[in-house]
Amino acid sequence: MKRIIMHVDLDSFYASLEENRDPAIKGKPVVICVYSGRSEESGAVSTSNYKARAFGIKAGMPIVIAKRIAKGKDVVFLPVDMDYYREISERIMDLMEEESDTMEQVSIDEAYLDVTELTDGNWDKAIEIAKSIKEKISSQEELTASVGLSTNKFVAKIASDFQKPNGLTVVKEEEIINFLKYMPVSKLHGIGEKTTKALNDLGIQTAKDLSEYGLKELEEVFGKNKARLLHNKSLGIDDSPVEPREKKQLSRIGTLKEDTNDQNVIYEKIIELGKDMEIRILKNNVSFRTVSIITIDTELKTQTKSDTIPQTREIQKVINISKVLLEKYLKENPDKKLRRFGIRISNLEFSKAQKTLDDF
DNA sequence: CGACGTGTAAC
DNA sequence: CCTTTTACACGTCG
Repeated sequence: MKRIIMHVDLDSFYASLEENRDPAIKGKPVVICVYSGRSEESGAVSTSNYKARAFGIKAGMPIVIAKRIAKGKDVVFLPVDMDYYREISERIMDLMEEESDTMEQVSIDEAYLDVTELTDGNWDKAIEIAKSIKEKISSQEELTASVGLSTNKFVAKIASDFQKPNGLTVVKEEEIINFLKYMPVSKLHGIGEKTTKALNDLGIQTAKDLSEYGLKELEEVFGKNKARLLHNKSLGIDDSPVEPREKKQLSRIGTLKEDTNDQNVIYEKIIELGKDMEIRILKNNVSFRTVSIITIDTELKTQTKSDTIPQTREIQKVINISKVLLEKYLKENPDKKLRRFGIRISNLEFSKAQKTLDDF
């Protein structure tokens, strides 16, 4: 049977939650910020609501720039409160999971649902489920969502983006080619800045252009694998299943108060990040084999170093190995200073039951 | 093949 | 002026 896949995207999630939490800011432009702590206003915009976007204030923008635009206007700036957002997100994900065969959560505000079995492959039933989910999100959480329905994840994702906010876009099998036709390649999920530039240089602007470009010629530029992928995207072909994701890595990264190559200062950061990581290790009940450090220097160049050890769940291993890797980095890069620093664990193993020392 | 490091992408 | 977290593909090396 042809699949029916839904993509649900919560509209300007963080900003909407803050508007609900504080009615005094409802209807105003709202900007949610990640402050880095370097100076009063350093950091970047995480999300903004549609009123703020109308001024050109969008995700990723430095807070200073956003404030410059907002000067003299009644714009609300708030810091992110991830714990709160996560709590609400969980409730919404739970209710969506109940309305699907399987669900794949992509991020805090986004998920794919396979509703093929539930609907018996009937599109009208699928539309009813989409409406029901939107209604529940609205009545229970006072939020809106944009939903896309199609025969695969890729097209469902683009469909949910097509009408925003509070949209519902249905793209049936026979409508896919037409739906994608004049879509700029940059709108195709998985095609980012670099690939868009490379495609534009070949004279390819739209999905149609891409589909008409020879696979052989694409292969010469992108290699066999990526060329195939690009070609499939241009035709809206995607066989990837909707399946729950298992975490493959956990990382923590932070901005240093000032650029530095002082070992001891960065040690402090390792300890700080390690505390956070420890909580997450315990909460996720996870053990790991690989520890990495992530360094971002003054020029914003990212480097990683890692070490693999016998399986463990001890935070002290993370700390000690991070220190060794940092020393290695500093030795190899004697004239560089760090702006940001992070730690990561990977090669994860999740255990059902809580393991205590008694188990050994 | 597994480990390691980089680049691309999305949120 | 420049945040955070995760995934995955690919090249290289031993």
